[in-house]
Amino acid sequence: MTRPRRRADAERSIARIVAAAREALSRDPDATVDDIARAAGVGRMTLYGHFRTRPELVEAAIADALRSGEQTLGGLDLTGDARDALTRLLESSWTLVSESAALLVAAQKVLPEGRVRDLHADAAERMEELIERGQRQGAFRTDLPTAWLVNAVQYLLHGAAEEIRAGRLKTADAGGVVTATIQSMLSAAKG
Amino acid sequence: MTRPRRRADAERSIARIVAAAREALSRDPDATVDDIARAAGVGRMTLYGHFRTRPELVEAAIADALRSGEQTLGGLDLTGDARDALTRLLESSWTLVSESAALLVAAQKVLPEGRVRDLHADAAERMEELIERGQRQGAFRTDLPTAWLVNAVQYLLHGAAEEIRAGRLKTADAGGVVTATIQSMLSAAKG
DNA sequence: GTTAATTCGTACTTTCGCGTACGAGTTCTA
DNA sequence: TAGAACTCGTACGCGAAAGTACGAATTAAC
Repeated sequence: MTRPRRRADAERSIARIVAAAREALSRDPDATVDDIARAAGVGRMTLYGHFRTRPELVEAAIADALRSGEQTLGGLDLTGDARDALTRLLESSWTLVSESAALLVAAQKVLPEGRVRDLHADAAERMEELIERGQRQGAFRTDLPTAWLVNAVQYLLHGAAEEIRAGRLKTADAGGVVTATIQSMLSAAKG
Repeated sequence: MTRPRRRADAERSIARIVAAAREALSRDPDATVDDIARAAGVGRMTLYGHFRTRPELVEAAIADALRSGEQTLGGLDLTGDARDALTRLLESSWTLVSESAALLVAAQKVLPEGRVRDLHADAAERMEELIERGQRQGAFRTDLPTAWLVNAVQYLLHGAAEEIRAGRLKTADAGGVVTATIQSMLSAAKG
């Protein structure tokens, strides 16, 4: 922040490193610092010049992923019928989750307990608000804690990502399957 | 199998080691061979006398956990109304899952891809049969692949275990919450 | 064009946990 | 009670990956 200001080539290096980290960690959560440096087309020493430790690098990577995710999700129109809004939100969310599932695992491993959750705060809040609005509309159930519902949605999204990774679910089908599953999990009882 | 037969003290050691492994790995999936030996009250060398590598030990631990789980679940009466049967099955399953969640993570890490899934085959099949019976009864939805539903149940069970571990869900509440969530996820549409 | 930031290779230290070697004592088993 | 099976400590070798040290060559910034 109050730094003497970075040179342009340094900015470029950092950007390449962060991008490479996202990419590499999304394929293998145990990717080595060396792997990442190589993928970024940069010497390991250069990398260490910008990120002192591996955790620091991992955090930068996931923070960047979440930031760009926010960009996508923040632009969505979530007004109107809550069920429809949920479908729209899931449709966009699930791709992001799927792409960065392994990166998330990497972060869980090296960042202190709760840190990842904090970084997810915006996304969680968005989902929570939508659910609460749906509850007021009578569309969503009210018999379970909202916090649990929000997290249950997360678990199913990650589950779907895992199914795809393992080849048990086709990417093309996933969106519909996930949406249908979550909608009925959240819907108010009708009987 | 065709071994010259083991001595009684060896049997005892093995039993203690496996028990300690289950216990230690259920607390920390990265538990060291040394940790486990110590917890078993046995020298590290003794452990290596029975399990050549760490993965071999982890596999023994999870196999044992699943075997004892089978004992519990195999004794359940799952006849009658599928919804009620599902509740009974979940009530028993979720505790088991919760207890061995970390052990499962350990196994995922070191065993070859798919191995864990194979070991789970019995449990998965039991759930699958129940779901299919419920579908024939008209109680459960038929618009999604059965395999996905089975796995989705798993993901939610593991999610609930994680919520408890993190202190966001009280153990006493979990059974009811999980059951309610899964029931509505599986129920046939009524509208 | 001078200065300071940046790159980046090589080589080193450290840490950690796995697995092995050796060998002496102990305890089952027949 | 003989001999084989088992226990278990100490010490070692090994590989992987993290992070450090040093210093020379580049390159942006003004």
